[in-house]
Amino acid sequence: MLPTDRDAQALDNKAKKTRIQAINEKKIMEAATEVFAHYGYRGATLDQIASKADMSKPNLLYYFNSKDALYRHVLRRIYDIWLEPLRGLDVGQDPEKELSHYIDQKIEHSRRYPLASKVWANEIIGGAPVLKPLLETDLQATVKRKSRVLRTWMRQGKISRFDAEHFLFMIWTTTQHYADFSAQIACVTHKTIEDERFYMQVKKNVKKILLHGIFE
Amino acid sequence: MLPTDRDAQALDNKAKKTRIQAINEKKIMEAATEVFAHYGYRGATLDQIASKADMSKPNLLYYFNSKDALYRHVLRRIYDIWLEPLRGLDVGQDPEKELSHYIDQKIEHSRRYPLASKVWANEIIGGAPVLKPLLETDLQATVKRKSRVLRTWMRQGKISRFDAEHFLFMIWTTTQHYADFSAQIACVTHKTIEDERFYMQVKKNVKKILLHGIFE
DNA sequence: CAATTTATTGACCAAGTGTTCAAATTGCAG
DNA sequence: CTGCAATTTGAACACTTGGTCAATAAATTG
Repeated sequence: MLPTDRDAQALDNKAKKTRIQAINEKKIMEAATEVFAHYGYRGATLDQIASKADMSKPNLLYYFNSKDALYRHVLRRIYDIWLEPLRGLDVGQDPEKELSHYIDQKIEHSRRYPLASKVWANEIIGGAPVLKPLLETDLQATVKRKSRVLRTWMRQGKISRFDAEHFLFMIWTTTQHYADFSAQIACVTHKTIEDERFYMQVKKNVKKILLHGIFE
Repeated sequence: MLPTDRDAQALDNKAKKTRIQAINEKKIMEAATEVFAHYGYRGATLDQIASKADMSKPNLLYYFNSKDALYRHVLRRIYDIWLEPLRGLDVGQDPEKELSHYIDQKIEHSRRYPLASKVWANEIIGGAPVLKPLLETDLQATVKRKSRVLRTWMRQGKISRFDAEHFLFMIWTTTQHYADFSAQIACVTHKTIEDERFYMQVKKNVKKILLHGIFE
């Protein structure tokens, strides 16, 4: 089998995978996510990733042909995870219900995939060199579509008037904050989002403030 | 003069500095901030910093004895900048006025020191290995003090009841977001916070939503 | 001006970097 | 079991990394 075939196989999972392939690719992706989250693309090393995935560096490169290729795979996966909650947002009955649900989902994602959130943050802070093409097309289009949902609610007098895109940005940061800045939060509060009680508190407060502000 | 003396001189600026020292240390700090912002500590290289500061690597190391020392200097500087707006927050006449002012200042800081904000973000995402001692003492104490201010307003019935710390976190992220995630925002909106019109829009929307929510 | 301190650099080093490759080992279908 | 494909690895690679150092050049000072 030619290397290009293996490549394509790794890219789209339509192609059949060996049992070992599936296992090792998963191990590598997890290890890579961890290291990329902590150190960013440039700061991450294949040695560290290979070590965390419990295999030799050449073996890692047998599954992903280069550091860059591995990073792109990780980012691809993360992009889908990241965007998933937003896709569900739509004009329903009650804007409060819809938005509450969206915020809840985003916070849950921060809790469930904190490393993914950090990889994303690192990529964006570094200027989004890899993600940019996707953000400029797919994300931009999605944001436009979802902004229209918010403006519909405004026209119906269900919510007050503000800039829809800024509101979406604010939802993203406030929710991802609990993953990306967990170290800072831990320093100040000695709590993590993993803590059940704290998790509930976050959900309650973020929704309260984003939806109703502090002057009720 | 012993090297330890030069060290101390670089650390606290009480000691007199040569004209050249002042110029070069500033050049280095600026270059370092830029590179650390983009790549994080591990991803940054002294070669790149030296090149950006327009000097040789050994010459850079003449002013800062190690990459670590340089990084700590940069972070020190940034910490002071970062905390400055919060220090001013206090029980005044009007909570809306006080908080509006604080938010405005934070957004202005994001605009004026976007690289500093990114260095901070990278440090925190990476687990705050250097900043942690400072966050656990100084920042935690400050947050506690400022939370008391918010609770005073609650007791006076001037604002509704919520968790003060979470509200502070939300102010931090929403404002810093426009610096840290500028690449993402640019992809979606094709605008920067540097743009005057966009800057005003950010201030207006962030304050509107954080203070009054979207249901007015 | 000389003398002394401060500033600058080229050459160098050991360790670490991503990547290659041929050879060895393992897994598996017939 | 046999043979072929999939997997694994040690050794090696060219290059980059943070850091040292002795020598040199430039400022400063008396």
